Amino acid sequence: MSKKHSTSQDVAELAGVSQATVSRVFAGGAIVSEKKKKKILEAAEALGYQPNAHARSLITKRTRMIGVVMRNIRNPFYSAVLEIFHNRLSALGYHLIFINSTNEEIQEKEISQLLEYNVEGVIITDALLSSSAALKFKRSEIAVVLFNRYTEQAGSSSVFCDNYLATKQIAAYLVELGHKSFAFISGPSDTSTTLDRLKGFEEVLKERNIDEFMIESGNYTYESGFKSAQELMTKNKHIDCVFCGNDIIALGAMDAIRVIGLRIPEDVSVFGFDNIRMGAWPSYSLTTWEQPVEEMIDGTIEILLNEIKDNTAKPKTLMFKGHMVVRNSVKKK
Amino acid sequence: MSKKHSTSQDVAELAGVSQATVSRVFAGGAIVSEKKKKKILEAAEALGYQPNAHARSLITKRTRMIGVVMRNIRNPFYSAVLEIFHNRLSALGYHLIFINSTNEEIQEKEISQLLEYNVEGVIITDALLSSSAALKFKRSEIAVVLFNRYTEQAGSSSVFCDNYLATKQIAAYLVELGHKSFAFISGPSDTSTTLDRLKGFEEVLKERNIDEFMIESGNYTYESGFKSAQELMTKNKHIDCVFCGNDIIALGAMDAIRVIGLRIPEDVSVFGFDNIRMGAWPSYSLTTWEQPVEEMIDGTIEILLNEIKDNTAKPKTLMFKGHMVVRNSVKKK
DNA sequence: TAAATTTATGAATACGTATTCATATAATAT
DNA sequence: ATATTATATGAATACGTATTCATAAATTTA
Repeated sequence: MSKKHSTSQDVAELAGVSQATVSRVFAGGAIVSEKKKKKILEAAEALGYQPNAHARSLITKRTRMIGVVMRNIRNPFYSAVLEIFHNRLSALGYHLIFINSTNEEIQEKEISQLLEYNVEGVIITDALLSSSAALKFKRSEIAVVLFNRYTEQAGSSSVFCDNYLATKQIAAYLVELGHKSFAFISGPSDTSTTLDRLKGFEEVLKERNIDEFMIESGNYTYESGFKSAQELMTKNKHIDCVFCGNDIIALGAMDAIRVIGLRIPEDVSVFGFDNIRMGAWPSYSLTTWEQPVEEMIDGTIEILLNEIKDNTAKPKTLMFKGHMVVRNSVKKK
Repeated sequence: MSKKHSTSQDVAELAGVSQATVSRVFAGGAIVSEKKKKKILEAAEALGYQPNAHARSLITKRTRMIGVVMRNIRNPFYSAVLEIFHNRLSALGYHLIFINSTNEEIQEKEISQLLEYNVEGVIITDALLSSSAALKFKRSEIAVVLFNRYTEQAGSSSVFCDNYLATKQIAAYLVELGHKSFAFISGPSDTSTTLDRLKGFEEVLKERNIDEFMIESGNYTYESGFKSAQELMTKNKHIDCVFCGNDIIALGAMDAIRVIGLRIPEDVSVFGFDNIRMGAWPSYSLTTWEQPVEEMIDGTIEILLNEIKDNTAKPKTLMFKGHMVVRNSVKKK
């Protein structure tokens, strides 16, 4: 029977070499004679040796760990995001510490966890970083990128879609199709995402002199979308177009509208945001705005890796445009 | 400006005590005078000190890390599972290393990652462990629990639903409602889950002398369910009942069936498995079998923690029953 | 008051690795 | 044949913490 964990020392003894030589084989990049190398690998195999990443990181100062802080993993948009982040980072030799945050702002406790484990970088999706939190990461020289959010303070990098521009285009499109009475079912009313989307939309409506505009805010879930739509539509029977803060809200809204007995898009048009796969399902066929997830993720990783390599790098902001995906939830002229 | 990471030594110097005393404060459970404790905490605060988890784990042999290997994170069932696992384990002071496996069997590389980081335990959802892989974990005394899968070899613990019994009840229910021509849209035909569900279903049909039974296997995704249903229904116009390997398949199947122009449940009944939230959405109102996720997760964690505490613990098997959730996708008498 | 115990602390060490430094051998150039 | 360089290896050390051991001070007991 072998010990719980064999160490490089154990391997060294079995192979008849020094611990240093074993380390050289596993750390790579050093010269070891073929003969000893073979012996060492055999010994390692026999003992089931695996280098200890913690001991290694103590020396190298590299943990090869990245923290992923995510809210709302139940939202298919973020499940997909997590999957893609994992696949990309894993291929690059990084490991993911997953943290499911429940708050709009990342918490002290979560930060501590990431600092203790000395992650090299942190990706924060759909949540904010207080300036004190940002400072903590900065002080520990941990790279941080916000995904799908941005901060005014410009302290940290962020990658997101230009929500303002997108919603302006969306609103213009919907107005031109002849809709008269609008509703916006949003996420939490204190998030930048929500505010930007609202701002762009509202501006266009004003420009076009449309003042029938109801707003109902909740959170980014199906249930919230369902409930909001139910309330809106029963109280305001004339609404003919509902713009939703994201796709999952839109699906909830569509179901609520149909339950009431209204048809989509004949009676009411529904527009989403994100372009999650479910929107393409024939039961919904949701017209929406696509966020170019893959490109956004690639951009996030590029910024993150760059900041890890060079901790003097200036915070970067990467803004994507996205584009409209027309299906059948919006009434055509 | 402070150094990249302050150490307990830095804190000790600033507070005018020894490193050992600092460690005693942060490790807890040791006696330190209130006066020095206060000084140390102040110094730590000033320096932004965080204990280094890697150095700590080197001494204590405890990493407080748990590996979660998951396939199919895009399946809402598993998104929910991940969220719950995270919330429970996080509350217990554990951190999650997330691994998105793409294979039916957990891979060498993934095992190495977990061994290198010295995780205390591993939860494997929806994937298998070869006996050689199981051996590796055993050798390193890493606790392993399979979630929603089991192994015949009885080498490792597992938690799952009694698929055989469940599908027997499901089949009996469907037959009694008068269905005559059945189809089973399954996941990969080489997984225990699929085989058990098929076995239970098939047995009952034989008992009741029903021989109209088509089988189409794919994988556990919406797209696969859609495609399978499309093929089945266009080729076999008489099928009046489709049992699906899981809910997400069922949703795909329902959409395909409706696209063809058939009504659910009037023309075709559809039955799912898992009881994901989406099944309750009015567009689907899927009749299904509920896996008691929360209890399964609690059971998994209990077994895991117990094996972590006592590595001589015998592998345990926890089998749940689950229950039928009747909605409107199955034709009533 | 002396002896015994408790409380509080620092010095020293171990955890498992990577890496520097020193050294010895082999290969090449002069 | 000698000087130089390249190759190969081990000894020693550092990373940042927890913990044992020793010891001094404070407290309790006899």
